[in-house]
Amino acid sequence: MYAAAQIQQQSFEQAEHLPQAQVSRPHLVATYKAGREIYAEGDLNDKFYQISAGAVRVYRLLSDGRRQVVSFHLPGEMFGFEAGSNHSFFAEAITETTLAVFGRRQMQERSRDLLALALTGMARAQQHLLVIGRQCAVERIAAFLVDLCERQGGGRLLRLPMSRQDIADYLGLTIETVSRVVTQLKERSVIALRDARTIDIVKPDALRLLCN
Amino acid sequence: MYAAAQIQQQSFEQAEHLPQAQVSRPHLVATYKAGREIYAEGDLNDKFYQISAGAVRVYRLLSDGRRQVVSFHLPGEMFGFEAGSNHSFFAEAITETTLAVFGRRQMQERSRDLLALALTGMARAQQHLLVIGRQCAVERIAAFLVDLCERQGGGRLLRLPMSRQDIADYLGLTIETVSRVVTQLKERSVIALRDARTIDIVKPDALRLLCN
DNA sequence: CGTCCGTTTGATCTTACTCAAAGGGCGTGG
DNA sequence: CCACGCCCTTTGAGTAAGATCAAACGGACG
Repeated sequence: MYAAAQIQQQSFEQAEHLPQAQVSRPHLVATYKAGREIYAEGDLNDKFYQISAGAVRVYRLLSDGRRQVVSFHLPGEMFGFEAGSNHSFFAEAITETTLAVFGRRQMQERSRDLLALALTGMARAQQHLLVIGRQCAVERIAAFLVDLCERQGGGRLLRLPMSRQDIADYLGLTIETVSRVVTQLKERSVIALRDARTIDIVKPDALRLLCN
Repeated sequence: MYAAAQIQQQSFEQAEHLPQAQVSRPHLVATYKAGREIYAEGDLNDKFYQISAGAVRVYRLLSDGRRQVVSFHLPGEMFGFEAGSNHSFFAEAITETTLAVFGRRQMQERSRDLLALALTGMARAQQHLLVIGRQCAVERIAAFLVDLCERQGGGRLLRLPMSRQDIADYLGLTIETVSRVVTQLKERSVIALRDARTIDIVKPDALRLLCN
């Protein structure tokens, strides 16, 4: 499923504080360097994960290399449960990431919680569908920023762990379009950039309006 | 949740044969005329449904009227379970539709099955995301036809219960683009139209290739 | 200091959208 | 039984949003 070189096993006690309650004792805690694969399409689907630190992208590829990022996951959030016995998606650490890994036993013990998690996963995917299917580039970026901001606690300063390419592949746009829209929002003073990955939300209400 | 005028209650025994095993005894069986609302955004989310006959669309609206159809449901399929205590979506009968309705008690009894259903719902939504986010119009239509065909049992003759507008709103296209692509597939002899709603899949392999 | 990688900006092109109008099937009413 | 109207679908012409291709910028790091 993953090369031993990719992870450092750590004792459970070293896990950092988690913003969201843990569902159960983790099987193990593992750390992945930026860009490392957590699982691949076809891998056995017998674990689920909660992020202690870092960020994760879950995506799928077309045969010609086009990529669709279906979700990003931030500290406290869970991911990795899918239908079927094998994964349909890839999961990678975006930045250096520490995960609590839960195994099959915990899945069975907590199927009730997993139901809630699966339902919110479905809701997220369906909300995402509306954004990608029916909103223009500015609306997509605005919705993305608002969503990320809320998931980071709602402050004005937004730290993006992912690249422009990741954002583009999440929103069904190109990297150039993402960049141009961000520039446009900056010129309209809706946001300000400290650097490319750090966004200051100057007018939160204006941004929310842009989501439609 | 729905007006009494919209449904005819029927005894359980009148339910037609279901292509897929029922999860439990239904609370009641109801019939909806074409276009009738099954539930609306904001309605209490305390039931789930299995289709005995007909077809259902589940969708969401933006404030300016843009619509995203999130899923279509065919006989044997289940729908209606969502995260949260209230619906985020609308569900409507596309054609005259008969549903088995399950209540809160059955939901609790069968939370294990609901987990599987929620997971496949999430998988479907995420697959849909790839199609809408990263595929061109022809690929979207091809994927739609292949998916629908497989869900109808895989025969060559495909009956579309939904309008071109429904398909457009499902695939994130306009009605004109859907019509043009269908015409193009017809001209390439990949499909043939008996009438606008009845498609003969002449070259299933070619159609599958177009999905990428 | 120079290279590398991610990001931004510019010019042009293409796909799908918009606006418009013409079929075509079906039900209703004369 | 036919005519009319309605709704869904198709087709056409022009447009616009975002993609593509290309190059410059800028910060990090060796």
